[in-house]
Amino acid sequence: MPELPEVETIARQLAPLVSGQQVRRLEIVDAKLASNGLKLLSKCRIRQVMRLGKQIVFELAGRKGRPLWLAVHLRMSGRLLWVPDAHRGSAEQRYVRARIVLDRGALVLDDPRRFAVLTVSRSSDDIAPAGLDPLCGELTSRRLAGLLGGSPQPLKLWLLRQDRLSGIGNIYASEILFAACLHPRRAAGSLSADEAARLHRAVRHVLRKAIAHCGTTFSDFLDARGREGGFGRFLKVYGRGGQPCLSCGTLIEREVQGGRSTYFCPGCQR
DNA sequence: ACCCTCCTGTCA
DNA sequence: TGACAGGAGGGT
Repeated sequence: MPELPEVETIARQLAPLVSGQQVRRLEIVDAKLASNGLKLLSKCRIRQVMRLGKQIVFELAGRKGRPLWLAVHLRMSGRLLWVPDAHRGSAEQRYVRARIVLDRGALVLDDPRRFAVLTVSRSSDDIAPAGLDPLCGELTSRRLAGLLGGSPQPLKLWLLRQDRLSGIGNIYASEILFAACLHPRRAAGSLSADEAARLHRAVRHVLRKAIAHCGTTFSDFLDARGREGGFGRFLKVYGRGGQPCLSCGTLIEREVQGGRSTYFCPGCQR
């Protein structure tokens, strides 16, 4: 479910809410999530909250000031809710898989499909994604062109690769390619410098705008406060198969690539 | 690039 | 009942 903008939204919301608080205890409801490392979290203090790829990452201070990292990957259906002590037990907590109890409330992992993953590590290298962050300063148009390299992969599948750019998922891959006027089946390595520049602009523009609107709630994304994202009304192609393109009127097509839906406008994207 | 798997829920 | 769902890892 959550892609870069949704994860960024949650991380930004949580940072001021939980920074400085100590981990009182951990309640692992779903045994699947248990791991040795989780014990290390007890009594650690949260220093910072950030996003790495599609993960929400907590930087903590352990005993003797040793840093410790907790990464939460929500995968398809996970939510990470901040529930202050004042109001526990709300409607959006039907599938609680874990609780990280802090001084003044709890971080609640709610996840019907149980795909979410918790990772604890002593080094940030273990949780850092291999790919470049699409919004970081290093990603210039030239750098993107270099990454696209001689890849024969279709653009849509290339954008989903987390070892190239980290954070783009199924909704934004389609939206970005529409914004760049590029066909999802174009070979990644076949782009001209001009087309790579268009893709670069689209990646940054779409993701930034989605963050500004707190992400997309297509069916069930909720942010850390349990609210929906506002980017849904700006979606141009995702989920709009059979409907007219907002820019040229051609009917939006749905196609399956790598087992997942791709939406695009055959009129605008070539 | 394809298929399946991990899970559970929702919708046609 | 079957298709599909925002992710990712495995194996052909």
